[in-house]
Amino acid sequence: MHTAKIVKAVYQQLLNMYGHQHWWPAQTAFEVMIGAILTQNTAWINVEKAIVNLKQHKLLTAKKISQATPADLAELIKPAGYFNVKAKRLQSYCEWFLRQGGFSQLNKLSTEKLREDLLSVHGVGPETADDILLYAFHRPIFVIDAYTRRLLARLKIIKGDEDYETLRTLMEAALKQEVALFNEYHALIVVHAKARCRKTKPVCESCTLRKLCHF
DNA sequence: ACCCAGGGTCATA
DNA sequence: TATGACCATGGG
Repeated sequence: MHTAKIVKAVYQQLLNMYGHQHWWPAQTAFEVMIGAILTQNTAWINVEKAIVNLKQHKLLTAKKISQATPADLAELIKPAGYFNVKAKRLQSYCEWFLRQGGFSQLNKLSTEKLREDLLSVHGVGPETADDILLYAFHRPIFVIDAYTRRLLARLKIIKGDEDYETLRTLMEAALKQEVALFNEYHALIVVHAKARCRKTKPVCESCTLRKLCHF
C-alpha cells in the first residue's frame, strides 16, 4: 500500500510550507481540554474570546466551572456559539474530571482505557476525545477532523464517507507512533486549511500542493 | 444575505 | 445503521 508513502510525503510538504506549529494554542493542559470542547464546529477565533472571558472571571478551573450556574457559564462562553449546549458539556466534563481525580489519576490509565472513559462523557465525541488525548495527555492518537477528511478525499486516498475510526486507523498505520509527529501533522493540516485558497483568490499561487487546496 | 467554522446528540425510519 | 434536525456566534 503506497498510501503510507503519500501520507508521509504530504507531511513533509506541509512542514516545508508552514514550519513547526508547536500546538495546541493554550497555556495549560486544562485549557486544552476546555478549548477542545468549545471549538466543536466553531471557528477558533471565537473560542479564544470565550477563553479570555473565562480567564478574566477566574473560572478556568474544573471546580469553578462545575460550581458555576449554567446561565453564568453560558454568558461567558457566548462568543463560541452553542453556548447553552457547551455550558452543559463543560460542566459534564469538569465533573467527570474531578470525579476521576484529575491529571494525577488519569495519567495512570492506558491510552485505550482513557479514550474509552473520555468518550463516555456527555458531549465528548471522537474528535474531542482525541484532541484531549493528544494535546492534553500527550498520547499517540491521530486526530481526525473535517479538514483531514477533505484532504484525504482530495488525494483520492479515501472516498470521503468513511467513518471516523477508519480514518484514524489509516493515518496511524501510515506513520510512526510518535506524539510529536501526530501533534505536528494535525496542526499542519489545520493551518493549511486556514491558509487555503479563498473564493476571492481562486488560484493559490504560493501553494506548492495545489491539489491539496480545498477550493 | 449567505456560508461556514478544528462536532455531538437525539429523534426518527 | 443511517440520515436529518438542532444547537448559535461572528467573520468573509
